[in-house]
Amino acid sequence: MRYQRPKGTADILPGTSETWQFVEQTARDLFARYRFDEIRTPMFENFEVFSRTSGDTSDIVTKEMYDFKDKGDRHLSLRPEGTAGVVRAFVENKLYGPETQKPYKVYYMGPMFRYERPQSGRQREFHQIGVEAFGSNAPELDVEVIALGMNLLSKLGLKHLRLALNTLGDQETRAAYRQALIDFLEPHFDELSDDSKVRLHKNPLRVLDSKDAHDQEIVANAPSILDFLTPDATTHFNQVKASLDALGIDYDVDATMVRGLDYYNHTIFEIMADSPALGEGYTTVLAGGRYNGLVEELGGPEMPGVGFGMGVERLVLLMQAEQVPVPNDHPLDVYVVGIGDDTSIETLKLVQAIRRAGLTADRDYLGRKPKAQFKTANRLDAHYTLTIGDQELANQTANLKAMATGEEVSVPLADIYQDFQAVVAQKFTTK
RNA sequence: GCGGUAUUGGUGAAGGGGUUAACACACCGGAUUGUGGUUCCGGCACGCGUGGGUUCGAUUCCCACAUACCGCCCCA
Repeated sequence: MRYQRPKGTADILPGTSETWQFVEQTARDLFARYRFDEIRTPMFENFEVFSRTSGDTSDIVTKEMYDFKDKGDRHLSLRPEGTAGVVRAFVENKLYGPETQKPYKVYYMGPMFRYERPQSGRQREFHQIGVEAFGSNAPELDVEVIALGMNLLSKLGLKHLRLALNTLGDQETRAAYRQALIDFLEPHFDELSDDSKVRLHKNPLRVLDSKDAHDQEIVANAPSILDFLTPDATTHFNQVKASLDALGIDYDVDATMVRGLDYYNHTIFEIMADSPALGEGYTTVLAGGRYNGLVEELGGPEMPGVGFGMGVERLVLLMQAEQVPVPNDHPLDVYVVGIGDDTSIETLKLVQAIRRAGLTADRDYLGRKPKAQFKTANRLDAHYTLTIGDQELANQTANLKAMATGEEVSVPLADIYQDFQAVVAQKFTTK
């Protein structure tokens, strides 16, 4: 094995790529219905685009960035997530201007990169499909984004979904809560896990998320952020909940839920799926929230935003685990069997004629015997075979056979070249 | 970045310091001349992840590295 793919990357081969195409197509169709348009931004950006937006102390920035200096000594980074690049593009192209309709709604899909230890559903190069909507503070827009996420996952055949909802409030809320949390946790400092000791002052919210059993016991009695919401934040959150109720979307409020990226505020949510494919318990497959202030952070005007990102690898694993059927878009209509060395050119012309007629066609290129070619046609589940040998070549005919019934008829080549579909319709009225 | 487990052909895998590395599936070929299933016959590991070491001799023992999977961290 001379070369192998870089650690944490994957080859998506035929057999699986159909699932990816199905996911992407389903997403595009659904996004169009919600009136989101596609935006394509670079796979790498200036390092600062991510470090400014994700938070200098976030794990993504401190240890997971694929950053490098290029030959012009520019400090670049492969995108670890989709939002920052979209916001940068939004600002750089002045899409906040009055000539664009608000909210400005876009979606993206593509590879993301994080330098971390690979596991199931976690790679160094992975893919996300996400949406962003800029320019409105309406809680109903948060809910539209959430509904879109739920809608997408259910269209893709996932069941056992759980929507977890929380709010981080506004600046004032966060500052007050942060202090309250520190005040609460400090008396327990010695009891905390080593990880949480570090987190306490760096990012106390993270302690809430600790997997350590003892940490969780302590945290169970911690104050809830919901008790520190400002009136505005409370109103926003209540309206989000009311709108979800109105749409009949179930959710669980999880006051301890936090985000890995620092730019979120107000509504945050995760859609989780329960499947052994991704280990024990629920795993997040789609997550997002509101990020008011991010546009300003990257040099734009004050302009709110809300969006989500979905992990395609995780999604595909879940779909495979739940055996979601993926439609086969290109069944084989006709396999052309050529017998003898002299038929190869005619065979080539025939497959081309059939393709021109709008059907799918294939043939043998290994000079194999008729029996082997029929075996192949059978295995490929061809609807018809079209057989031509020296005899037929001399007569300018070919034998068209319906594989399901075994019925075979002789057809003039001229008819095939003129209108293959008509030949099939005429000879096999039922099929 | 830390810890654990694993690494044999296209695939699933058995084996174990010593001539030809089971078995199954898949694939290819054949069973009288140009037709799909079944059956039968035959073929199919540059040699056991890579590089060192121990040994008369290693794929089998030891070390390092690589990769995968699991847990932690974190996250989609």
